[in-house]
Amino acid sequence: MIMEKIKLENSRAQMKKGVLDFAVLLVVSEGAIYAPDIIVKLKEAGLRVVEGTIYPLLNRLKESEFLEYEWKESKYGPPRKYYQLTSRGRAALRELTDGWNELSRTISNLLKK
Amino acid sequence: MIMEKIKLENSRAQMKKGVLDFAVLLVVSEGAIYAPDIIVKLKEAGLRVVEGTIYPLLNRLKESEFLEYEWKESKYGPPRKYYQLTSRGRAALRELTDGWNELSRTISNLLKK
DNA sequence: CGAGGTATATTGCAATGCAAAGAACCTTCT
DNA sequence: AGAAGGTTCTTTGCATTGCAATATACCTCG
Repeated sequence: MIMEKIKLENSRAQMKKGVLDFAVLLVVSEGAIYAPDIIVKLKEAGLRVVEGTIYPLLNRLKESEFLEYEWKESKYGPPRKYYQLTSRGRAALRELTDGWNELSRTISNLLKK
Repeated sequence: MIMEKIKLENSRAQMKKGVLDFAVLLVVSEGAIYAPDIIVKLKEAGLRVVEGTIYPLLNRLKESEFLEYEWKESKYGPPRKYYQLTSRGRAALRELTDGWNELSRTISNLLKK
């Protein structure tokens, strides 16, 4: 039987994993932006995210019509997909903000004992 | 190609998922307790958790030596496993509390713009 | 053209929540 | 004793998703 031990770094990573959709929508809500800059912004905020995570996630967010993108040319390489929120995306961001606030309350409830 | 749309309820659930280890350790830190009561406490705090989630999680936490248990008889059914924190568990709880505080700061960083 | 940098995408794996089903133990009622 | 129903713990199979690694394509410069 498989019975993996829990690694603490994994648990902390799991916490971050849970808020990634939310964090990406927050970053994009500040203005049109392309993937490598999203990664930089998240890192500045304290979230380490890599390409293999962000591209599938952006595709899911686009498929869900929370994000849309426009190609823009670059002086430094191939064209970039600049993402921005759709109106559905803004609604989702409000929902997820509520979810975050609920979760904060939940943990506060458990911590204050 | 598989390209699932993101469901908002799932995203909110994902957030909660990320803190489950932490939440369970917090509940157990209040005193020896068995699984169905852990579920109740989490529900009171705002986290919906079911058996198929909690039992494997408790087993992982025990395997990781964060929790230990004693069998206790019950008047209402089969004996129960009462879990409590080990010293490793208390250390893990401090680590995860730090992780939670970091995550709160991260989201604050992103929200305040 | 070749080298090196930039941008996006894909594959395979690992972790884990959960629905559903099952197993084992207990009390109560008939 | 047997049946019914509740309680407790376990297991199986599936879906989701982060990530390392790899691939693909485009761009500029020499």
